[in-house]
Amino acid sequence: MLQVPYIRDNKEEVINRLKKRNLDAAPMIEEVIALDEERRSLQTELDNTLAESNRLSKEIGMLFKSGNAEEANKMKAATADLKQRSKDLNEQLGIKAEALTQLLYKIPNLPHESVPEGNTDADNEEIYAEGEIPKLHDGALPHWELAKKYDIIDFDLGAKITGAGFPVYKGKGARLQRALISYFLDKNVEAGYQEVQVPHLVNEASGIGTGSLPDKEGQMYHIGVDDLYLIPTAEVPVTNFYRDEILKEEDFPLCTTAYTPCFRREAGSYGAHVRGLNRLHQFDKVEIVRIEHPERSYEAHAEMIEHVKGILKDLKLPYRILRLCGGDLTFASALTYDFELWSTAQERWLEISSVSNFETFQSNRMKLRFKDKEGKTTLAHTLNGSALALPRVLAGILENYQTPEGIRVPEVLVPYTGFEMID
RNA sequence: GGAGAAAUGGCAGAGUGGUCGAAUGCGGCGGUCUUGAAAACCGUUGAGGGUCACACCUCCGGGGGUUCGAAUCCCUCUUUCUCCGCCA
Repeated sequence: MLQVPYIRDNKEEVINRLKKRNLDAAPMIEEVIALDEERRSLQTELDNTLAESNRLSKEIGMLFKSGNAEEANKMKAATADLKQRSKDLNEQLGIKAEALTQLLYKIPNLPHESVPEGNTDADNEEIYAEGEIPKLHDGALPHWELAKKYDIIDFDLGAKITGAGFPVYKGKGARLQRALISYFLDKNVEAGYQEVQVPHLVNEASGIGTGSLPDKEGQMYHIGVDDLYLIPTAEVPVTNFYRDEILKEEDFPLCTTAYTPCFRREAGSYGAHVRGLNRLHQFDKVEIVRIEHPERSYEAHAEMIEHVKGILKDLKLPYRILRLCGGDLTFASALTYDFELWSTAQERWLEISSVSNFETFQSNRMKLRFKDKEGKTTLAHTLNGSALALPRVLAGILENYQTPEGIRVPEVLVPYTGFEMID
Protein backbone atom coordinates (compact mmCIF):
# COMPACT_ATOMS: atom_id res chain seq x y z
CA MET A 1 0.00 0.00 0.00
CA LEU A 2 1.08 3.54 -0.61
CA GLN A 3 2.54 5.61 2.19
CA VAL A 4 0.24 8.30 3.48
CA PRO A 5 2.96 10.92 4.04
CA TYR A 6 4.01 10.43 0.41
CA ILE A 7 0.44 10.83 -0.81
CA ARG A 8 0.08 13.94 1.32
CA ASP A 9 3.23 15.55 -0.08
CA ASN A 10 2.84 14.42 -3.70
CA LYS A 11 -0.87 14.38 -4.31
CA GLU A 12 -0.84 15.45 -7.97
CA GLU A 13 2.02 13.18 -8.87
CA VAL A 14 0.29 10.18 -7.31
CA ILE A 15 -2.94 10.87 -9.19
CA ASN A 16 -1.06 11.36 -12.44
CA ARG A 17 0.97 8.22 -12.12
CA LEU A 18 -2.10 6.15 -11.37
CA LYS A 19 -3.66 7.40 -14.61
CA LYS A 20 -1.31 5.00 -16.34
CA ARG A 21 -3.40 2.23 -14.84
CA ASN A 22 -6.45 3.89 -16.41
CA LEU A 23 -7.54 4.76 -12.94
CA ASP A 24 -8.95 8.07 -11.90
CA ALA A 25 -7.65 7.96 -8.38
CA ALA A 26 -8.39 11.58 -7.56
CA PRO A 27 -11.51 10.90 -5.47
CA MET A 28 -9.76 8.17 -3.49
CA ILE A 29 -6.65 10.25 -2.95
CA GLU A 30 -8.69 13.22 -1.77
CA GLU A 31 -10.49 10.95 0.65
CA VAL A 32 -7.20 9.54 1.93
CA ILE A 33 -5.96 13.02 2.67
CA ALA A 34 -9.23 14.01 4.35
CA LEU A 35 -9.37 10.83 6.45
CA ASP A 36 -5.75 11.21 7.42
CA GLU A 37 -6.35 14.77 8.55
CA GLU A 38 -9.34 13.71 10.61
CA ARG A 39 -7.38 10.83 12.01
CA ARG A 40 -4.49 13.01 13.08
CA SER A 41 -6.66 15.65 14.66
CA LEU A 42 -8.56 12.99 16.62
CA GLN A 43 -5.25 11.47 17.62
CA THR A 44 -3.96 14.79 18.92
CA GLU A 45 -7.17 15.38 20.86
CA LEU A 46 -7.02 11.90 22.33
CA ASP A 47 -3.36 12.30 23.24
CA ASN A 48 -4.09 15.51 25.08
CA THR A 49 -6.97 13.92 26.97
CA LEU A 50 -4.81 10.97 27.95
CA ALA A 51 -2.01 13.28 29.00
CA GLU A 52 -4.43 15.07 31.30
CA SER A 53 -5.65 11.73 32.72
CA ASN A 54 -2.12 10.57 33.31
CA ARG A 55 -1.29 13.75 35.10
CA LEU A 56 -4.29 13.44 37.41
CA SER A 57 -3.59 9.79 38.12
CA LYS A 58 -0.08 10.61 39.17
CA GLU A 59 -1.31 13.32 41.47
CA ILE A 60 -3.88 10.99 42.99
CA GLY A 61 -1.16 8.45 43.59
CA MET A 62 0.97 11.07 45.35
CA LEU A 63 -1.94 12.18 47.50
CA PHE A 64 -2.68 8.63 48.62
CA LYS A 65 0.94 8.14 49.42
CA SER A 66 1.10 11.26 51.53
CA GLY A 67 -2.03 10.15 53.38
CA ASN A 68 -4.33 12.74 51.94
CA ALA A 69 -7.09 10.31 51.00
CA GLU A 70 -9.85 12.84 51.18
CA GLU A 71 -8.31 15.11 48.58
CA ALA A 72 -7.45 12.09 46.42
CA ASN A 73 -11.01 10.84 46.39
CA LYS A 74 -12.20 14.26 45.41
CA MET A 75 -9.88 14.22 42.41
CA LYS A 76 -11.05 10.79 41.37
CA ALA A 77 -14.42 12.23 40.51
CA ALA A 78 -12.78 14.60 38.08
CA THR A 79 -11.34 11.75 36.04
CA ALA A 80 -14.67 10.24 35.09
CA ASP A 81 -15.32 12.88 32.48
CA LEU A 82 -11.86 12.55 30.96
CA LYS A 83 -12.26 8.82 30.85
CA GLN A 84 -15.49 9.00 28.94
CA ARG A 85 -13.98 11.50 26.54
CA SER A 86 -10.94 9.42 25.76
CA LYS A 87 -13.17 6.39 25.26
CA ASP A 88 -15.29 8.28 22.74
CA LEU A 89 -12.30 9.74 20.98
CA ASN A 90 -10.63 6.38 20.82
CA GLU A 91 -13.72 4.90 19.23
CA GLN A 92 -13.93 7.65 16.60
CA LEU A 93 -10.24 7.32 15.95
CA GLY A 94 -10.62 3.59 15.43
CA ILE A 95 -13.36 4.14 12.88
CA LYS A 96 -11.35 6.71 10.91
CA ALA A 97 -8.15 4.69 11.04
CA GLU A 98 -9.92 1.57 9.84
CA ALA A 99 -11.64 3.48 7.03
CA LEU A 100 -8.28 4.88 5.98
CA THR A 101 -6.63 1.46 5.98
CA GLN A 102 -9.46 -0.09 3.99
CA LEU A 103 -9.24 2.72 1.46
CA LEU A 104 -5.47 2.39 1.15
CA TYR A 105 -5.92 -1.33 0.50
CA LYS A 106 -7.92 -0.39 -2.59
CA ILE A 107 -5.28 1.84 -4.15
CA PRO A 108 -2.83 0.01 -6.42
CA ASN A 109 0.90 0.62 -6.61
CA LEU A 110 2.35 3.48 -8.62
CA PRO A 111 3.66 2.26 -11.99
CA HIS A 112 7.37 2.71 -12.61
CA GLU A 113 8.20 5.43 -15.12
CA SER A 114 9.27 2.85 -17.71
CA VAL A 115 5.83 1.21 -17.71
CA PRO A 116 4.26 1.79 -21.13
CA GLU A 117 0.86 3.39 -21.56
CA GLY A 118 -1.93 1.03 -22.50
CA ASN A 119 -5.12 -0.72 -21.52
CA THR A 120 -4.79 -4.38 -22.38
CA ASP A 121 -2.22 -7.07 -22.98
CA ALA A 122 -2.13 -5.90 -26.60
CA ASP A 123 -0.32 -2.80 -25.38
CA ASN A 124 2.46 -4.68 -23.63
CA GLU A 125 5.85 -3.89 -25.03
CA GLU A 126 8.01 -6.69 -26.34
CA ILE A 127 11.56 -6.00 -25.22
CA TYR A 128 13.33 -9.24 -26.02
CA ALA A 129 12.87 -12.50 -27.88
CA GLU A 130 15.03 -15.55 -28.19
CA GLY A 131 14.91 -19.10 -29.51
CA GLU A 132 13.98 -20.72 -32.76
CA ILE A 133 10.39 -21.58 -33.34
CA PRO A 134 10.54 -25.23 -34.31
CA LYS A 135 8.90 -26.53 -37.48
CA LEU A 136 6.72 -29.41 -36.49
CA HIS A 137 5.85 -32.44 -38.55
CA ASP A 138 2.43 -32.92 -40.08
CA GLY A 139 -0.07 -34.08 -37.53
CA ALA A 140 1.59 -32.30 -34.64
CA LEU A 141 -0.72 -32.15 -31.64
CA PRO A 142 -1.53 -29.71 -28.84
CA HIS A 143 -0.26 -30.84 -25.46
CA TRP A 144 -3.60 -32.13 -24.17
CA GLU A 145 -3.74 -34.55 -27.09
CA LEU A 146 -0.13 -35.56 -26.50
CA ALA A 147 -0.87 -36.06 -22.82
CA LYS A 148 -3.61 -38.51 -23.73
CA LYS A 149 -1.67 -40.20 -26.51
CA TYR A 150 1.26 -41.05 -24.24
CA ASP A 151 -0.86 -41.36 -21.09
CA ILE A 152 1.25 -38.93 -19.09
CA ILE A 153 -1.36 -36.47 -17.83
CA ASP A 154 -4.89 -37.52 -16.95
CA PHE A 155 -7.36 -34.66 -16.77
CA ASP A 156 -10.42 -36.88 -16.44
CA LEU A 157 -8.97 -38.75 -13.49
CA GLY A 158 -8.24 -35.49 -11.73
CA ALA A 159 -11.77 -34.31 -12.45
CA LYS A 160 -13.11 -37.52 -10.98
CA ILE A 161 -11.27 -37.32 -7.69
CA THR A 162 -11.35 -33.53 -7.28
CA GLY A 163 -12.70 -31.46 -10.16
CA ALA A 164 -11.76 -29.73 -13.38
CA GLY A 165 -8.36 -28.06 -13.31
CA PHE A 166 -6.72 -30.64 -11.07
CA PRO A 167 -4.82 -32.97 -13.40
CA VAL A 168 -3.09 -36.18 -12.44
CA TYR A 169 0.44 -36.60 -13.81
CA LYS A 170 1.38 -40.18 -14.56
CA GLY A 171 4.49 -42.17 -15.34
CA LYS A 172 6.94 -40.23 -17.46
CA GLY A 173 4.72 -37.16 -17.17
CA ALA A 174 5.08 -37.20 -13.38
CA ARG A 175 8.78 -37.87 -13.73
CA LEU A 176 9.27 -35.01 -16.16
CA GLN A 177 7.42 -32.68 -13.84
CA ARG A 178 9.64 -33.71 -10.94
CA ALA A 179 12.71 -33.29 -13.14
CA LEU A 180 11.71 -29.74 -13.98
CA ILE A 181 11.19 -28.87 -10.31
CA SER A 182 14.61 -30.23 -9.38
CA TYR A 183 16.25 -28.57 -12.33
CA PHE A 184 14.74 -25.16 -11.57
CA LEU A 185 15.62 -25.39 -7.89
CA ASP A 186 19.18 -26.39 -8.71
CA LYS A 187 19.57 -23.46 -11.09
CA ASN A 188 18.19 -21.05 -8.52
CA VAL A 189 20.38 -22.35 -5.72
CA GLU A 190 23.37 -22.13 -8.06
CA ALA A 191 22.50 -18.46 -8.60
CA GLY A 192 22.58 -17.80 -4.87
CA TYR A 193 19.00 -18.31 -3.80
CA GLN A 194 18.41 -20.17 -0.56
CA GLU A 195 16.09 -23.12 -0.99
CA VAL A 196 13.20 -23.35 1.47
CA GLN A 197 10.13 -25.48 1.94
CA VAL A 198 7.15 -23.64 3.27
CA PRO A 199 3.61 -24.23 4.48
CA HIS A 200 1.01 -24.35 1.73
CA LEU A 201 -1.56 -22.68 3.96
CA VAL A 202 -1.18 -19.16 5.28
CA ASN A 203 -3.07 -16.99 7.73
CA GLU A 204 -4.92 -13.80 6.91
CA ALA A 205 -2.09 -11.48 7.96
CA SER A 206 0.22 -13.10 5.40
CA GLY A 207 -2.39 -12.75 2.69
CA ILE A 208 -2.73 -9.06 3.48
CA GLY A 209 1.04 -8.62 3.60
CA THR A 210 1.65 -9.48 -0.02
CA GLY A 211 -1.53 -7.86 -1.28
CA SER A 212 -3.36 -11.10 -1.98
CA LEU A 213 -5.96 -10.01 0.55
CA PRO A 214 -8.30 -8.30 0.45
CA ASP A 215 -7.78 -7.46 -3.24
CA LYS A 216 -7.92 -10.98 -4.62
CA GLU A 217 -10.04 -12.55 -1.96
CA GLY A 218 -12.12 -14.54 -4.42
CA GLN A 219 -9.03 -15.99 -6.08
CA MET A 220 -7.84 -17.87 -3.03
CA TYR A 221 -9.18 -21.05 -1.53
CA HIS A 222 -10.22 -20.37 2.04
CA ILE A 223 -10.36 -23.02 4.74
CA GLY A 224 -13.23 -21.69 6.84
CA VAL A 225 -12.93 -23.86 9.94
CA ASP A 226 -9.35 -22.82 10.57
CA ASP A 227 -9.43 -19.48 8.78
CA LEU A 228 -6.45 -20.30 6.58
CA TYR A 229 -5.83 -19.75 2.88
CA LEU A 230 -4.26 -22.09 0.37
CA ILE A 231 -1.34 -20.24 -1.15
CA PRO A 232 -1.78 -18.90 -4.70
CA THR A 233 2.03 -18.71 -4.98
CA ALA A 234 5.09 -19.25 -2.79
CA GLU A 235 5.52 -15.49 -2.85
CA VAL A 236 2.99 -15.25 -0.03
CA PRO A 237 4.65 -17.43 2.61
CA VAL A 238 8.21 -16.55 1.59
CA THR A 239 7.86 -12.77 1.50
CA ASN A 240 6.03 -12.92 4.81
CA PHE A 241 9.08 -14.51 6.43
CA TYR A 242 10.16 -10.94 6.96
CA ARG A 243 6.87 -9.39 7.99
CA ASP A 244 7.28 -7.10 11.01
CA GLU A 245 11.05 -7.39 10.86
CA ILE A 246 13.71 -4.75 10.96
CA LEU A 247 16.66 -6.04 8.99
CA LYS A 248 20.23 -4.86 8.99
CA GLU A 249 21.56 -3.26 5.85
CA GLU A 250 24.16 -6.01 5.54
CA ASP A 251 21.36 -8.62 5.41
CA PHE A 252 20.71 -7.61 1.80
CA PRO A 253 20.16 -9.16 -0.58
CA LEU A 254 17.87 -11.83 0.82
CA CYS A 255 17.40 -14.31 -2.01
CA THR A 256 15.03 -17.21 -1.51
CA THR A 257 13.65 -19.91 -3.76
CA ALA A 258 10.82 -22.30 -3.04
CA TYR A 259 8.92 -24.98 -4.86
CA THR A 260 5.25 -25.17 -3.95
CA PRO A 261 1.97 -26.14 -5.46
CA CYS A 262 -0.17 -23.07 -6.14
CA PHE A 263 -3.92 -22.97 -5.70
CA ARG A 264 -6.16 -20.59 -7.57
CA ARG A 265 -9.90 -20.58 -7.84
CA GLU A 266 -9.81 -18.82 -11.23
CA ALA A 267 -13.44 -17.92 -10.85
CA GLY A 268 -14.94 -16.90 -14.16
CA SER A 269 -12.31 -18.52 -16.35
CA TYR A 270 -13.45 -20.95 -18.98
CA GLY A 271 -13.29 -21.69 -22.66
CA ALA A 272 -10.66 -22.80 -25.11
CA HIS A 273 -7.90 -20.75 -23.53
CA VAL A 274 -8.06 -22.71 -20.32
CA ARG A 275 -7.77 -26.05 -22.00
CA GLY A 276 -5.28 -28.65 -20.88
CA LEU A 277 -2.50 -27.21 -18.80
CA ASN A 278 -3.16 -23.63 -19.82
CA ARG A 279 -5.03 -22.72 -16.66
CA LEU A 280 -5.35 -24.91 -13.60
CA HIS A 281 -6.70 -24.69 -10.07
CA GLN A 282 -3.61 -26.41 -8.76
CA PHE A 283 -0.23 -26.17 -10.39
CA ASP A 284 3.42 -26.35 -9.43
CA LYS A 285 5.75 -23.42 -9.45
CA VAL A 286 9.28 -22.64 -8.39
CA GLU A 287 9.48 -19.08 -7.18
CA ILE A 288 12.34 -16.68 -6.50
CA VAL A 289 11.90 -13.91 -3.96
CA ARG A 290 14.26 -11.09 -3.11
CA ILE A 291 14.30 -8.50 -0.36
CA GLU A 292 16.48 -5.63 -1.44
CA HIS A 293 17.87 -2.26 -0.54
CA PRO A 294 15.74 0.37 -2.33
CA GLU A 295 18.77 1.68 -4.19
CA ARG A 296 19.57 -1.75 -5.58
CA SER A 297 16.14 -3.15 -6.32
CA TYR A 298 16.05 -2.39 -10.04
CA GLU A 299 19.48 -3.86 -10.48
CA ALA A 300 18.18 -6.94 -8.67
CA HIS A 301 15.16 -6.96 -10.96
CA ALA A 302 17.45 -7.01 -13.99
CA GLU A 303 19.46 -9.85 -12.48
CA MET A 304 16.30 -11.87 -12.01
CA ILE A 305 15.37 -11.31 -15.64
CA GLU A 306 18.80 -12.49 -16.76
CA HIS A 307 18.49 -15.52 -14.54
CA VAL A 308 15.16 -16.60 -16.00
CA LYS A 309 16.50 -15.99 -19.49
CA GLY A 310 19.35 -18.36 -18.74
CA ILE A 311 17.01 -21.15 -17.74
CA LEU A 312 14.90 -20.83 -20.87
CA LYS A 313 17.97 -20.71 -23.03
CA ASP A 314 19.15 -23.98 -21.48
CA LEU A 315 15.80 -25.56 -22.20
CA LYS A 316 16.02 -24.30 -25.80
CA LEU A 317 12.50 -22.98 -25.75
CA PRO A 318 11.42 -20.00 -27.85
CA TYR A 319 10.24 -17.15 -25.68
CA ARG A 320 9.77 -13.42 -25.53
CA ILE A 321 9.82 -10.87 -22.74
CA LEU A 322 7.15 -8.23 -22.35
CA ARG A 323 7.13 -5.11 -20.30
CA LEU A 324 3.59 -4.94 -19.00
CA CYS A 325 1.64 -1.81 -19.77
CA GLY A 326 -0.16 0.19 -17.10
CA GLY A 327 -3.49 -1.48 -17.73
CA ASP A 328 -2.08 -4.99 -17.47
CA LEU A 329 0.10 -4.43 -14.46
CA THR A 330 -0.93 -6.33 -11.34
CA PHE A 331 -2.24 -4.46 -8.34
CA ALA A 332 0.85 -4.52 -6.15
CA SER A 333 3.53 -4.24 -8.83
CA ALA A 334 5.49 -1.17 -9.93
CA LEU A 335 7.15 -2.91 -12.85
CA THR A 336 6.56 -6.36 -14.28
CA TYR A 337 8.25 -8.26 -17.05
CA ASP A 338 6.36 -11.29 -18.31
CA PHE A 339 8.06 -14.22 -19.98
CA GLU A 340 6.00 -15.96 -22.64
CA LEU A 341 6.69 -19.23 -24.28
CA TRP A 342 5.66 -19.98 -27.84
CA SER A 343 3.29 -22.88 -27.97
CA THR A 344 3.81 -24.27 -31.42
CA ALA A 345 0.78 -26.48 -31.59
CA GLN A 346 -1.59 -23.94 -30.10
CA GLU A 347 0.09 -21.13 -32.00
CA ARG A 348 -0.08 -18.76 -29.12
CA TRP A 349 2.10 -17.31 -26.39
CA LEU A 350 1.84 -18.77 -22.90
CA GLU A 351 2.87 -16.82 -19.83
CA ILE A 352 5.39 -18.79 -17.83
CA SER A 353 7.01 -16.23 -15.63
CA SER A 354 6.27 -12.85 -14.21
CA VAL A 355 9.10 -10.92 -12.60
CA SER A 356 8.02 -7.93 -10.56
CA ASN A 357 9.38 -5.19 -8.37
CA PHE A 358 6.89 -4.12 -5.72
CA GLU A 359 9.14 -1.44 -4.31
CA THR A 360 7.67 -0.57 -0.90
CA PHE A 361 4.09 -1.57 -1.68
CA GLN A 362 4.26 -4.91 0.09
CA SER A 363 6.84 -3.90 2.68
CA ASN A 364 4.66 -1.03 3.82
CA ARG A 365 1.80 -3.45 4.32
CA MET A 366 3.91 -5.91 6.22
CA LYS A 367 6.21 -3.45 8.00
CA LEU A 368 9.30 -4.96 6.44
CA ARG A 369 12.06 -2.50 7.20
CA PHE A 370 15.77 -2.15 7.67
CA LYS A 371 18.08 0.20 9.46
CA ASP A 372 20.06 2.28 7.03
CA LYS A 373 23.55 3.64 7.58
CA GLU A 374 22.27 6.65 9.50
CA GLY A 375 20.27 4.33 11.74
CA LYS A 376 17.01 5.38 10.15
CA THR A 377 14.29 2.75 9.85
CA THR A 378 13.35 2.47 6.18
CA LEU A 379 11.04 0.25 4.14
CA ALA A 380 12.81 -2.42 2.09
CA HIS A 381 11.93 -3.34 -1.48
CA THR A 382 10.41 -6.71 -2.31
CA LEU A 383 10.64 -8.54 -5.63
CA ASN A 384 9.64 -11.89 -6.93
CA GLY A 385 9.43 -13.94 -10.07
CA SER A 386 8.63 -17.38 -11.29
CA ALA A 387 11.59 -19.55 -12.12
CA LEU A 388 9.46 -21.10 -13.37
CA ALA A 389 5.77 -22.03 -13.53
CA LEU A 390 5.57 -25.69 -14.40
CA PRO A 391 2.46 -26.56 -16.40
CA ARG A 392 2.96 -24.22 -19.31
CA VAL A 393 6.65 -25.01 -19.52
CA LEU A 394 5.64 -28.64 -19.59
CA ALA A 395 3.06 -27.85 -22.28
CA GLY A 396 5.72 -26.02 -24.27
CA ILE A 397 8.14 -28.90 -24.01
CA LEU A 398 5.54 -31.46 -25.04
CA GLU A 399 4.45 -29.44 -28.03
CA ASN A 400 7.78 -28.07 -29.20
CA TYR A 401 9.78 -31.24 -28.68
CA GLN A 402 7.29 -33.61 -30.28
CA THR A 403 8.38 -35.83 -33.18
CA PRO A 404 6.55 -38.58 -35.05
CA GLU A 405 8.45 -41.06 -32.86
CA GLY A 406 7.62 -39.43 -29.54
CA ILE A 407 8.50 -36.47 -27.37
CA ARG A 408 12.16 -35.76 -26.87
CA VAL A 409 13.33 -34.63 -23.45
CA PRO A 410 15.40 -31.41 -23.43
CA GLU A 411 19.04 -32.31 -23.03
CA VAL A 412 19.54 -30.51 -19.70
CA LEU A 413 16.69 -32.48 -18.18
CA VAL A 414 17.86 -35.96 -19.17
CA PRO A 415 20.07 -36.33 -16.06
CA TYR A 416 16.96 -35.60 -14.04
CA THR A 417 14.46 -37.76 -15.91
CA GLY A 418 16.67 -40.69 -16.65
CA PHE A 419 15.07 -41.08 -20.08
CA GLU A 420 15.42 -39.23 -23.38
CA MET A 421 12.10 -39.93 -24.97
CA ILE A 422 8.45 -40.13 -24.07
CA ASP A 423 6.95 -42.69 -26.41
C1' G B 1 -7.96 -34.28 22.47
C1' G B 2 -7.08 -33.83 28.33
C1' A B 3 -4.04 -31.58 32.59
C1' G B 4 -0.45 -27.98 33.97
C1' A B 5 3.34 -23.95 33.17
C1' A B 6 4.84 -19.88 30.42
C1' A B 7 4.99 -15.47 26.71
C1' U B 8 8.90 -8.72 28.93
C1' G B 9 13.73 -4.64 24.68
C1' G B 10 18.79 -7.91 19.48
C1' C B 11 19.50 -12.12 23.24
C1' A B 12 19.33 -13.73 28.41
C1' G B 13 16.55 -12.25 32.45
C1' A B 14 14.36 -9.01 36.86
C1' G B 15 9.91 -6.70 37.77
C1' U B 16 2.74 -9.01 41.04
C1' G B 17 -1.21 -2.21 41.26
C1' G B 18 1.50 4.12 41.20
C1' U B 19 6.91 8.35 39.36
C1' C B 20 8.40 1.43 34.80
C1' G B 21 9.59 2.17 28.28
C1' A B 22 10.94 -1.16 32.13
C1' A B 23 16.74 -3.33 36.78
C1' U B 24 20.94 -6.27 35.55
C1' G B 25 24.10 -9.12 32.25
C1' C B 26 25.53 -10.12 27.18
C1' G B 27 25.60 -8.14 22.34
C1' G B 28 25.67 -3.42 19.15
C1' C B 29 27.44 1.67 18.58
C1' G B 30 30.64 5.98 20.23
C1' G B 31 34.77 7.39 23.28
C1' U B 32 39.27 7.09 26.79
C1' C B 33 43.70 4.17 26.94
C1' U B 34 47.05 1.67 22.91
C1' U B 35 51.79 1.82 17.38
C1' G B 36 47.33 -1.35 16.39
C1' A B 37 44.16 -4.75 18.78
C1' A B 38 42.38 -7.10 23.23
C1' A B 39 41.24 -6.09 28.25
C1' A B 40 39.57 -2.28 31.44
C1' C B 41 36.79 2.10 32.10
C1' C B 42 33.02 5.98 30.53
C1' G B 43 28.83 7.02 27.60
C1' U B 44 25.04 5.35 24.40
C1' U B 45 21.58 1.70 22.37
C1' G B 46 13.46 -0.62 21.02
C1' A B 47 9.16 0.62 17.75
C1' G B 48 5.04 3.70 16.16
C1' G B 49 2.19 8.38 16.22
C1' G B 50 2.79 13.64 16.78
C1' U B 51 5.88 18.37 16.30
C1' C B 52 9.85 23.04 12.45
C1' A B 53 11.97 21.16 16.90
C1' C B 54 10.33 20.09 21.78
C1' A B 55 6.23 18.70 24.62
C1' C B 56 3.03 14.85 24.57
C1' C B 57 0.63 9.93 23.36
C1' U B 58 0.70 4.47 22.38
C1' C B 59 3.12 -0.34 22.63
C1' C B 60 5.78 -5.62 28.03
C1' G B 61 2.24 -12.26 22.63
C1' G B 62 -3.19 -10.48 20.29
C1' G B 63 -8.11 -8.72 21.81
C1' G B 64 -11.44 -7.23 25.77
C1' G B 65 -12.34 -5.89 31.04
C1' U B 66 -11.53 -4.09 36.41
C1' U B 67 -9.19 0.50 38.52
C1' C B 68 -8.21 7.45 39.50
C1' G B 69 -3.88 4.42 37.85
C1' A B 70 -2.11 -2.26 34.80
C1' A B 71 3.96 -5.34 32.41
C1' U B 72 1.65 -6.53 37.21
C1' C B 73 -5.46 -8.33 38.67
C1' C B 74 -9.74 -10.76 35.62
C1' C B 75 -11.76 -12.93 30.83
C1' U B 76 -10.60 -14.67 25.99
C1' C B 77 -7.60 -16.03 21.78
C1' U B 78 -2.83 -17.45 19.83
C1' U B 79 1.88 -19.56 20.47
C1' U B 80 5.68 -22.33 23.26
C1' C B 81 7.11 -25.97 26.97
C1' U B 82 6.03 -30.42 30.33
C1' C B 83 2.93 -34.74 31.29
C1' C B 84 -1.13 -38.07 29.44
C1' G B 85 -3.84 -39.88 25.13
C1' C B 86 -3.81 -40.55 19.80
C1' C B 87 -0.86 -40.92 15.49
C1' A B 88 2.19 -40.34 9.77
